Amino acid sequence: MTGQVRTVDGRVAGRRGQATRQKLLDCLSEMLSSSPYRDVKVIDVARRAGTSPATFYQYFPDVEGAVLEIAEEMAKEGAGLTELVAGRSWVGKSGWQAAEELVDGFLGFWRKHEAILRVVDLGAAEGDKRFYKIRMKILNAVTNSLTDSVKELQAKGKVDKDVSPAAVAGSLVAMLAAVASHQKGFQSWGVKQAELKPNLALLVHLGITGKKPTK
Amino acid sequence: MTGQVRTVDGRVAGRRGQATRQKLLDCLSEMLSSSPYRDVKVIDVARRAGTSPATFYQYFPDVEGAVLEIAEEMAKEGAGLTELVAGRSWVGKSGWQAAEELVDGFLGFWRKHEAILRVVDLGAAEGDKRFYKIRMKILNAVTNSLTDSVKELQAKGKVDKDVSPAAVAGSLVAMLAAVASHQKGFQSWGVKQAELKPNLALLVHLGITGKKPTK
DNA sequence: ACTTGTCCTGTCATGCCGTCAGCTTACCGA
DNA sequence: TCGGTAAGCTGACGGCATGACAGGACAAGT
Repeated sequence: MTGQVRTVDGRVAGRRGQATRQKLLDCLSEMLSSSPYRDVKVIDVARRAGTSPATFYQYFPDVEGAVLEIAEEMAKEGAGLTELVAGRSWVGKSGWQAAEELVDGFLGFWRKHEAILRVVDLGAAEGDKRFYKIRMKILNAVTNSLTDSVKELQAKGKVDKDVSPAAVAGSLVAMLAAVASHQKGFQSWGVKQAELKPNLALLVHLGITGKKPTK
Repeated sequence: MTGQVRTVDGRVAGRRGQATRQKLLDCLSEMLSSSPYRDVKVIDVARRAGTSPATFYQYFPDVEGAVLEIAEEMAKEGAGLTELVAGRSWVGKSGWQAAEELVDGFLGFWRKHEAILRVVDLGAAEGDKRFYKIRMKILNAVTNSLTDSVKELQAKGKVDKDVSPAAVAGSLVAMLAAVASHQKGFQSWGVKQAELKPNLALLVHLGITGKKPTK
């Protein structure tokens, strides 16, 4: 499928090569967590990995290229987010549970990959299709399932016909992503972590079903 | 209030100085719209403004510093967003209208300042307090008003007691900001611009009042 | 014309970028 | 055991952005 891992100049990477390559990616990840994206320099990553800048350029065209690798890896993991929504019932108590678990799982994932997702978000917002695609891959995992849920409720007449399932699902997912990115921001509104989640779940439930949850 | 405009080395800027300073800010704004934040260089901004890098450093410590100036300016304008919510009724048809106008006004503002808001969002997400404060200033304009609206409805018994007004208001505003930042993204879900707004308004209305709107 | 303070830029040391040639290391077949 | 071959790494280099400074250009008042 992916073929072998290759260096920029076309060589196939062996065991040792893949190891240093991975080490560079790991160090880049750490740097992204600790310093502003704009200030992450190739030389710093290389130094931290105990190697030289030239080695970095052997495996990646530039910092952005390496970031895309990390993001791609994360996106694979993100595919698992589908399970948070797929096949769930949005009726009655199980509906509330579905909303709660979706919020919890989503926020957890976003928090875990905070640093890299910041960069992906930026790239996507700037119109870079490569970042945009990765972002979509992750969000699709949830949005598509949610869209189906809304369509289903619509078919049963439980949700108004003039609601656009995709628009609602997409907006709710965007909300979750945004809140996750700025969780610290809510503390200054006087909102604590603990009370944030149930309120998000409430909004999700309201959005999907149009009704208040029965807890 | 703000005192006079000063250069980095403490001189007060005169008429001509302020003009070039402003020109640098304008050119920086344009650059932010056309190229990735990471690639915006002082030398490019200076060239575009028909001046030299040294001049840039006379007025700003670095690119980030100049970006903060632009953002601050925008934040002032953002204070006007309060009017989109303040003193609105969320009952009956006027409630639906309030939601629609809020969505419309908010998306318009975000779209107008797209480029700079991307950077502010990034800075805030990275934990930079200066960007964070600016972002808060803008969002507060809307969130505080919305929070009050929810509290009011709560006092009248129209909204459940266990809802956290601030959490709900903040989340909804975060949703609006996120959707605005990634409007293009929705097209790939097959969601058109036109249908996005009413669905957002629906979500806002549901979130604030807990009920479907009467149109 | 002269002074004063603002305004701009040439220049320079420093540091990162991105590339290349060349050296070292690992693997493998004879 | 011994080359042979390809992978792996780095020193070094030209190029460019950074950021600081000193000094020249300019406008305004006297």
